[in-house]
Order: sequence, then structure tokens, then C-alpha cells
Amino acid sequence: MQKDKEVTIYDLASALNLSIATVSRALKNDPVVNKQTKKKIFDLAEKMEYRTNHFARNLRSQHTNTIGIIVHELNSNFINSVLAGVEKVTTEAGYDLIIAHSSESYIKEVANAKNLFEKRVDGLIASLSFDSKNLDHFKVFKDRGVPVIFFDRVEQEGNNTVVIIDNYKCGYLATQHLIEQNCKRIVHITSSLKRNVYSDRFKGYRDALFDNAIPYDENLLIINDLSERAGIESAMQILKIDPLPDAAFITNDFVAAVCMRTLKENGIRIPEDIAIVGFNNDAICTLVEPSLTTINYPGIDVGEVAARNLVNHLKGIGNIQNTNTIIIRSNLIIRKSSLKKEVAPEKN
Amino acid sequence: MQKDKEVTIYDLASALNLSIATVSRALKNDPVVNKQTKKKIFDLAEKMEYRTNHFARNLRSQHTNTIGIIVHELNSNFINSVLAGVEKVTTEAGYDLIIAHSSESYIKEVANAKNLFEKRVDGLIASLSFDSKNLDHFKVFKDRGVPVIFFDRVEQEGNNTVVIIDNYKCGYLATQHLIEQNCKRIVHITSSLKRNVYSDRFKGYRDALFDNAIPYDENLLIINDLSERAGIESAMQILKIDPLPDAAFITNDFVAAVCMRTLKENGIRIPEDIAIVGFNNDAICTLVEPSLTTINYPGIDVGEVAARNLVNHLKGIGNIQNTNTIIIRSNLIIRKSSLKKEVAPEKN
DNA sequence: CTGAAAGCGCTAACAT
DNA sequence: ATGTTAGCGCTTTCAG
Repeated sequence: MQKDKEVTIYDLASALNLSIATVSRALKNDPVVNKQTKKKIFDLAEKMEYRTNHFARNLRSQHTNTIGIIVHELNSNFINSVLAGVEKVTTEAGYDLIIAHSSESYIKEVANAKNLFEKRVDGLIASLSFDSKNLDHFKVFKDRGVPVIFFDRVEQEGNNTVVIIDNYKCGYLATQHLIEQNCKRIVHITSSLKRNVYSDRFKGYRDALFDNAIPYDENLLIINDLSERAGIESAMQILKIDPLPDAAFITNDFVAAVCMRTLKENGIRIPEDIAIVGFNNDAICTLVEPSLTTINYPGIDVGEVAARNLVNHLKGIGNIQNTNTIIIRSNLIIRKSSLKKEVAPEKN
Repeated sequence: MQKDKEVTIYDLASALNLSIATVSRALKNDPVVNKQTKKKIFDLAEKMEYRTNHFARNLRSQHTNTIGIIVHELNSNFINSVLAGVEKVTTEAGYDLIIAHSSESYIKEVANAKNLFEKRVDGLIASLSFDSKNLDHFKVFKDRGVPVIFFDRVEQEGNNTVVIIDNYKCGYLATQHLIEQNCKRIVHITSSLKRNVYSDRFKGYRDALFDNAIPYDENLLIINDLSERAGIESAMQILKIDPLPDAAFITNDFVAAVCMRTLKENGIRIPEDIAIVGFNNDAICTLVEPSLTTINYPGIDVGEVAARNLVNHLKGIGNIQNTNTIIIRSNLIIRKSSLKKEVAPEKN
């Protein structure tokens, strides 16, 4: 079939001998329009394959009913949960979602922000990329009154609204757990300490050590990215440490899994020789052997809360200006990879 | 700061004492505009924080420079590779991408198609959901001359352009490999045989058996979805088969990993008791133990090819009407989970 | 190389 | 309950 002419409200109006105003109202389900008229209009619209021209609508009404979300990666269990949470809320509230991801690149993050700004999203949800240097690219949104909510990787300075977990507590909990397993030389494998999530977890790690009178040894701190390569390299690095550490708290489940694999390939027994705790509670945790003790970071809740707050702000119910930080519940899930002492692990 | 007035080309024009036409041309980098004039305009635009109003532009120019993509899930390694491939090409070509996912629901897929149609994407890339009944929801696109390319889960009937791998060959290869390991009672765990990918793999499986004079036993065919639960259930089902099968060809790596875990928990040795072959070559393959033999399904290539063809069609270079089916290269990757006989496995 | 002017399809006063 | 009308900001002939 050929690309026929688009049908507009003018076509509907003239076909029904009505004004375009009535048609426009009917299509928006404005209660002021007569029910029968409305039905006639809907039926004809359907029959003529009318489709709303959102450009005309947005051009006129100056808002897009669209929310943007910037994430650092798509291929992450955690991010996917967040996305699911966000989507649930935004869909219910009648907003469209544009997903942009930066592949952990600051440059791309800036480009994404610019793009979403150009697209005139009504609101924005964002998590910073690995190497984001500053928040200047989000300034335009604030300048134009477009609300922004950050999650996970955030900057807490300034008066941004952020949705996070208590990373400090999680780092502390993980480390404390390892200490309770009689571990004394605990490696911490993490990523750039410039990012809140990693620095907070690190602080928790350090403080747990301190509180247990275990000296902090900077040789046991390994900083890398979150790639497979990083997991392998970190494991090799551990193997070189003498005497061998007896535990590792790793800031990401995938890296932990890779690391575990490499250690095992080199004859290290887990948890007997080295106990491991990961972070996030990805599906992978129960597929590797031994199953991976980790911190449960419920992305779906993070997404829902972030989206809910944004939507409410947009609808005028509540105002994120008043809200600075929202902390989502998180907890330690003990599995086999960290259990040196005999304790019944949690189910699953 | 307050939501100040948007600056438009009118503002730029009057500030520079030019006509809006010139400003409009300059902003599009039309070579007809004087270089100096252009520079002045660009500088002022930057200074005044001008941003293009895409709605006005699209409204006027009747195309959106946007491509839509409909996938069944986001939390899949394979889909993420496809997305990466698509994104690479569309970004280079200057198109925006709207990602919609159906959570394997036909209803949502129809809604997504409708939504992308309303959004007036210039082209569409799609993979069918688990239970998609028909392709009626894509008809509107064709009617309006919007090109559609399907990948992975497709309907080959009709004259759709599809990008796929040779699923039949892959099914055959996987099964043949297991047979070469002296396996004779090979379970096939798969999903709805209404979907091309699964039915083709199944046919390959059956024909490989036939060619090796192994009778096809329908009790060894297990059909389920691709969830964790499915993996567990399938494993339990295998355990009940008497005598125990000696191999399983599983249509998805994640399900294979879960299945393997469950089998191991029940004292089954892999590959000694049961050899396993998965499908996709997800990252998980080398993290589970033993490492998982699988079919390499290069999503990134699928994405790139699909996008390239769509973009070329859109730009008038090439025409997908002429192209019916594009087959992407795929291959078997042998790892430990299937090696009963002593053979050097491929690296990694 | 630049300008004038006519819409693209819709919404929201303001009328009736 | 319905109609009239003035734009929203831009692109694109057609004229200079």
C-alpha cells in the first residue's frame, strides 16, 4: 500500500460536520463533550486510522509527557531491575520513558543529557557514569525547571535529590561478616573511590576493620573497573600477596564471580582458603560454585521510589525540592562463598 | 533559577537582524548560508542557550529521524548485544533510538507497536514476544510505508525482511556434538515450538538424531519458558526419567546454568553423567562449573546488520523489499560441560 | 546569499 | 455542548 496522507482532526471534523475543537476535546476524552458525539468521533478515528500527531500536540502544549533516564550500562542485572521499577511507575502514570546509556563514558553521558534535554523530557532520572567529572550537564535541566532525580551513583553535594542505599553500612556489614568468619586479611576489590557508592563501601570496610582492631592494609585494596578483565587481574593480584589473604569483599557480583573462577583455577579453595562476599545479589550468585554471599541491592525498589517521587513532583503532589536523600533498604545475604564457620546458610 | 522563556529562531533572528529563514538554514548547516553569518548565528545560539524545538521541526518536516526497536526482554545478554549493535549503527547514521520491550507479552508488544507508530518512528526493528499470535500490529507500519525488519524471533511467512541465524543448523550441530561424545539419550529443553527459533533448533536436533540412527523419543523433549523456575523444573523432570538421559541440549544458557546447578545438587556429575550444551554464549558460560558448551549467537552482528539494512533503506541506498532473509554466522563453542571424551577444548 | 510567507496539526482561550 | 481563532517554532517554496 502507498504512504497515504495522514488523517488529521480536520478530516474527522469535516467528515462529521463538527469543529476541530470538539474533535480535539473528544480525543482527549474531555468530559465536556457529549457522549454520543464522542463515540462517533472515536469510531471514525478508528475507522480512518487516525493517529495523534504528538509533535503538534507537544509543540502546542509545551510538555512531552516523557521522562528520560540515563544509566551507565544496560547489561547489568541491577540496572535492569531499576529500569523495571521505573517503568512500572511511569507507565502507570501515563509517561513515556526514553532510556539512554553512557557505556560508562562521561562524554556519552553529557551527550545523552543534551539529547534528552533537546527532546524536552518533563523529568529526568540519572545515575552517573564511571568517570563523570561533574554535574554541569544537568544544570540546564534545573535552569529550565526540569526536575532531576539521581540514584545509585550520585553526588550528594549540592541540593540534588538522590535515591541510594546505605553503602557505608553495607560495606561495614559485609566486612563484619567476614571478620566473624575469623578472617583477618580481607582484600577489598572495588572501583573508583571518587564515586560515592565505592568510597562509602570502602569506608564501611575500613571502619569495620578498625572496630575489630584489624589494621587497615592498603596493599589489600584493589581498584579496577567492573569488567571481566578486572576480575581476572584482581584475582592474579591476590595470588601474589604474601601471605595469602583469607577473604575478599568485592563490590560487584560479576567481578566476584570472575575472580572466584580465576582463584579456583589456581587451586584456591573457596571459602576455605579465601572467603568471598560480592555486591548486588545478581542472578549469578546462585549459579556459581560456591554460591555467592552478597549484599542485596533491590534495584526495583530504587527505580520505583525514584520514579514515584519524580512523577509526584511533576503532578504537583509533593515536591522533590524538599527531599534530599532517600535511603532504600538493603541487607546481607549469606551463602556458601563466605562460610568458613559452620552456620546454616539462608535458603537460596 | 526560573523557567525562563525558550529562545527560538525568532529571537536569534531579531537579535542579529536577520530573517528566521536564514537562521533556520544556518542551524541546519545549509551550505548556502554565508560562513560568517553562520558563525555569528551559531555563536549567539550557544550564548543564548538556544535549543532546537524538535516538535516544530518534525511537525513541519514530517519525519522524526527516530528508529524504534521492540524486544522481548532487556535483561538478556543476547538482547543487550543486539541493542549495542543497533545503537552503533543508528547513532552513526544520526538516528535516535526508542527501545520498547514487551516482557514476553503479546499484549504489551501490541501496545508497544502502537506507541512507536504514534511516535512516528521512521523505521522499526523487532523481535517477537514469546506468545505473539500474529503480526497484525505491524501492518500499520507497512501501510504507511514505514519499513520493518525482524530479527531472532520472526515469522518467515509473508514477505518480511528478517535477520536470523541458521537455527536448524545450530540445533543439528549441538546434537551432533553430543552424539559424538557417545551420548544416545539426549534431552532437548526448549521453549514454545511455535516460535521459529525453537522449532528450527528442534528440527535440527531431531534430524541429527535421525541421521545417527538414534530414535527420537518424545519423552526427552521438555518445553518450558526461559525462567529460573523452568530450569529447576526441567532438571527435576530429567531426574525422573528412567534410565537417566546422558545429555541435554538446552536452548538458552541461563536455563542451562540453572538446570546444571539443580542436577549437581542432586548428585549428577556433569559431563560424566549428563553432558550439557546451551545456547547463546552468554558471559555466564565460563562462570559456571563446568564451563558451558554452547552455540555462539553473535547478537552484536545481528543488531548491526538489521540496523544497517534499515538505515540504508531509509536513506534510499538499497531497499529491504528485495531482501527476504539475512543469515548471520553462528557456531558451536565446545567447553567442558559436554566433553565426555578427552578432547582439548577450545580456549575460553 | 537572504527574506517573506504559508502552513505542519494541535490546544486552549474565548465566544456562543 | 460546540465553534472560532490565534498561535506553538520550524521548514520550505518562491522571490528577490
